[in-house]
Amino acid sequence: MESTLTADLVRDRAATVARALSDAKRLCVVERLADGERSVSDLSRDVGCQVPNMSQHLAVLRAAGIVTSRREGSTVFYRLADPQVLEVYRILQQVAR
Amino acid sequence: MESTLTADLVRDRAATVARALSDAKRLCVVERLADGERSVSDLSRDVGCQVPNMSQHLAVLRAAGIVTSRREGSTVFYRLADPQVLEVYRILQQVAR
DNA sequence: TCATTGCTTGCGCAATTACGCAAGTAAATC
DNA sequence: GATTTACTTGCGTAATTGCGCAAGCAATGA
Repeated sequence: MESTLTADLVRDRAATVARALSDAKRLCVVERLADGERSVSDLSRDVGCQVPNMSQHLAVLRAAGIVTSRREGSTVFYRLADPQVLEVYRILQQVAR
Repeated sequence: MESTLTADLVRDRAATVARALSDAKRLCVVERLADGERSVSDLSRDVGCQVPNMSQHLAVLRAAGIVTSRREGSTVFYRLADPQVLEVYRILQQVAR
């Protein structure tokens, strides 16, 4: 058996992850990071938005535990924290068609 | 190769599905519907919200193509349109932990 | 130390969202 | 036809979100 309290927590966390994936630009970031880590400015250019905007999107993804970051000199690289997010995205696309 | 136009469309649709799953109450609905179809009032009671609120949540899920409805007399039954959404939810929970 | 590069944070605003409540529609029963 | 049951839709509001822009912080180099 499972208490409704933990069930609620699991749902809330899953909802947070889904929320982080509910934006086209953030999904674009996930696609880019599938090939490996990238800097904020790279992602900003790829997605086609300003750097502060990208930084905020990355903060949302990080808060959801989808990405992690690493600083190398003055550059910050982001990468997928869990490759399983790609599996989520893949099935998401199937459901979406 | 694939045009960026269709890539954008695919992302937008996937984002819409993720958006529909980004609410704890709607995830609760998905859980309930995993066992089969249920009426709006049933879902309303299970989730613990008012009927109009549940109706709106179901409208969001339907707009995303996640559920379909069937009227039997004065009662409307909802069910999952695509069982794959359960797979999305399952992996979503793994990423979320 | 000062300037530059790369990123984050704060702020204001427009748009979207979730909710309660009231009103409207649809089907069954009287 | 009128009432009841089941659901949807409209409306107002508080909260959240995405964005641009300016300012701040960290690391490198002059």
